[in-house]
Amino acid sequence: MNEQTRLSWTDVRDEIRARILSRAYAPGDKLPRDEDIAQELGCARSTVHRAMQDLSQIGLVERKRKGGTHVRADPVTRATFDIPITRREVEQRGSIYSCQLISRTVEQTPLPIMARFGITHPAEMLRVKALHLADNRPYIFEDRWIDVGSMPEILDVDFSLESANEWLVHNKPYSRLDVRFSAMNAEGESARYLDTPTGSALFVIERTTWIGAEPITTVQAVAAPGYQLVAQN
Amino acid sequence: MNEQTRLSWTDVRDEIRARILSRAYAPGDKLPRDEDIAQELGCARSTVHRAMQDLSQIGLVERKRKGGTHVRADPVTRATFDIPITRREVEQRGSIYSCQLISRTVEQTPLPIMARFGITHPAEMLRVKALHLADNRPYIFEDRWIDVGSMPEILDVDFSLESANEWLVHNKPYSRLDVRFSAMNAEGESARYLDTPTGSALFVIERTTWIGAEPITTVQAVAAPGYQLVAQN
DNA sequence: GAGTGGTCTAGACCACATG
DNA sequence: ATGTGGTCTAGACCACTCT
Repeated sequence: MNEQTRLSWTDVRDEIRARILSRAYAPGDKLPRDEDIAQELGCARSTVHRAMQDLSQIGLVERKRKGGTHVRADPVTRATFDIPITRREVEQRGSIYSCQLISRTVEQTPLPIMARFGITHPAEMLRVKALHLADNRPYIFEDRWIDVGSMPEILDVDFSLESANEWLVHNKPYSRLDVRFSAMNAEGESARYLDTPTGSALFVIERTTWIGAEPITTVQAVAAPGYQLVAQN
Repeated sequence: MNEQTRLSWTDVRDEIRARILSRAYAPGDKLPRDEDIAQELGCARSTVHRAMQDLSQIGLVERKRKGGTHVRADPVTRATFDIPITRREVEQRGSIYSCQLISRTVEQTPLPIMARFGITHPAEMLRVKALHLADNRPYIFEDRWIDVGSMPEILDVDFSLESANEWLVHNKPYSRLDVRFSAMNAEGESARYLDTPTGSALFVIERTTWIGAEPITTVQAVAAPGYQLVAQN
């Protein structure tokens, strides 16, 4: 007559989710207190808590300290994307990776770049343009700004050996990140380097990183036509 | 001489992250066992576990059951995006939302749609095209397929009152989700309805949902030029 | 086989938000 | 002031995976 095994938090999560899917708990409804659910299902409160943590993460429920747990009335679609180093991305597709350094200059940051970093005074930064290739065909064109002040050693790195992308990822972890996706028409450099007609629709990833409040790097990566980003899960 | 307060898991997380940032734990390194870290910092193992859960989620470390915890050698950029109901998205920008039903037909699923759902036999589905507007200007054009078999009641819904987007979100939670982003050139319908020249670069969100293995809906949402998606955090 | 992270429990206290 | 989720502890056992 006893339960065969103890309940795991995934069991609890699945049960609660099932109730939400079946509208036993309808959108906007308040769920019972964790403790009551625990008692009903026969597990510890922390197990329910762990389950709720997951459902809350996914965006299915909303929890507040005294307000209790509610089924979200306007659920959002929440998706997580992993953006690997370009080398890995190419290699995992089974292609040969290579990279061309296009230019390497030191410039004062123009206004749009200052805006990305959220700084109010211009700074001298290293600007590196590079083209990533898969099987010798253009894959991603990147235009990157790197703060020199916080890492003077960057000036000695030979980016023809290791791309700026890789060097930074291996040598400069960040503590804050901003990522944006958009679309743009190929023109000028992007069209030329990606070897695509002017006007092609290109997928753009813009990434900016900081350590604390200190700028590290910002990059606009423009992918060749056909690029698609798929969510994990 | 005593600690003022107990360590919280965020303190532990910040401490570990600081060590990684300072390369005290370098990329690829193996970290001490949770229990050793707990002892060193003077907290319970589960507190360290909670901290590690967070770092692992972010993608800074990788944990394996007997292998221990390692600093990721090839860190990935992990970003989470919330895609709200279009109505909310528009309203949160401070604009007036409206929606036009363009067409509503029942069709056999063609191959590309079957592929999205992962089904091998065609099914009859409801196909709904609609245009979302912000301040009476085109915002998102969506082309949606809805499985009729699992929700015949959908046939009675008046989509001129409530968009298919909203009806589904409010009435049909899902258990599995696939999201992809890409870019495409405006052409034909997308150009016409979004009131943009043929060839404009448009941002495309493709979303497919299931309950278990059962298809619910798939939608291709094409955003007007200038659309940008920003990560949470 | 053995080592390490993953989970569960029971109990205590804290912190936040609401009435 | 009070209720509810959030966290911490200590200890036990489980499950994966490497050797």
